Amino acid sequence: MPASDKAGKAAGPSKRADAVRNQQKLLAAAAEVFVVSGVDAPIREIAAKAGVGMGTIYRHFPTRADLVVAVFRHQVEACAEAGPRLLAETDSPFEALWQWIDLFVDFLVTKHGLANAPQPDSSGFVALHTYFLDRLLPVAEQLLDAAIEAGEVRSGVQAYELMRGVGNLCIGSDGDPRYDPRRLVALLLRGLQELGAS
Amino acid sequence: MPASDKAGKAAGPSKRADAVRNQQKLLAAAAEVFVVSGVDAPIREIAAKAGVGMGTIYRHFPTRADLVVAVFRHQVEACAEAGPRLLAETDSPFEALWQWIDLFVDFLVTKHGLANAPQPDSSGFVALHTYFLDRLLPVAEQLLDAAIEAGEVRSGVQAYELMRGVGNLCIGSDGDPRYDPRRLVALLLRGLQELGAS
DNA sequence: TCGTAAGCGGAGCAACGTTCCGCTTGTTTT
DNA sequence: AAAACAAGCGGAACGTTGCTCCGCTTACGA
Repeated sequence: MPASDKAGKAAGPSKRADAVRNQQKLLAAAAEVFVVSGVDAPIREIAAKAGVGMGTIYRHFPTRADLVVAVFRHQVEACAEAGPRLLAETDSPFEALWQWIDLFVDFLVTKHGLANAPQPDSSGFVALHTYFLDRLLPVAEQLLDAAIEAGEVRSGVQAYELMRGVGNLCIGSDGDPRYDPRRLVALLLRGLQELGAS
Repeated sequence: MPASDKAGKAAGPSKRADAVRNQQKLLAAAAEVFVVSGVDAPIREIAAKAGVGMGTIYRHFPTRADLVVAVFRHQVEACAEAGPRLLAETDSPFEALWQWIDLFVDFLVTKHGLANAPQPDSSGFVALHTYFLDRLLPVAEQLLDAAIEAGEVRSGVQAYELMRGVGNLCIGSDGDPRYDPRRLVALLLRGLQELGAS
């Protein structure tokens, strides 16, 4: 292909076309495999599905978390952007916080659902959580602070703690009708709520 | 009587003395190794520490969970027995439930502390939780039902769900001063509490 | 067209879980 | 006491995994 038409690519040091292509293939294959085998699927399986060698996968995504993060980046971004919007649209900051956490739970449940196929396990999981937390933490802080300021929520709990708590509650959430993380998250939020007198 | 004079052992089909000895050595070694390397320590390491072969460890404890359960059985038992006692000693069933869950959290934090050394999480973990849950569930049900009956707790949450929730909240609880599972558990319980009017 | 190096593939290594079977060693029987 | 039995033992061996490493391929600028 005679090509120097870099098209819309960013002003990077011109990556090779096949490298970009492989990265795409990898992401697509990973997303597919994750659904079937969970995020702990063997690296080989993903590489095979993408039709590339194992060296390639490790070059593009040095750790498993890197790959998973890349696959889920869109959803995380959407959730992060929903925060300020909900705060603006809703009268009660606590209500906004509640709705936003619902979104967050939706995302977590989906993600965990993918991971829990065979074993409800979770090896590279927490590292993963940690990353998403870093991205979403500022949003959570904004919402929580607003709710505290409005006197709707008792202080004493940090946004970080709340996020990790919600994240943990969503672990192992599928395949067991007796365990509905949403109910527990609701309890948590109710406990967080400041009721009239202090 | 076929060797029933063997100490206080139950009426088993007379196990061989060396087998019993090995089981003890295994338990001791496992407890020791768990502290250093977490519950995911290589089987080989435990076998080596105990001075036995790998076949032995698999014969006594077919799955990793079996081994871990054996190691922690005492603590679980103590926790289970504390339930009815607290209920009898305390006036408010909700207060008894709260105290008992504190005990449960103590246990979980300890256990997780052992497991979180290298990777904050790991594989055979949930199965483990499940076992402990099975043992402690009846106790939790007793406490929760009493609290509901006394009108101190809103119904709608099952004991199973509560236990799993608390268990999940305790994951990854050490090494991070920003995350204190007790605070979140407190929130959860507050949310569970029925406040005056229904 | 041609040279260069970025990129690729997968063989190879180490570590792990798990199985299997011949030998050891308590225990029972005579 | 000695012999016979089988419960129990050890660890070699196998399959699977994560990860590295290096010779070959090929895209791309000149």
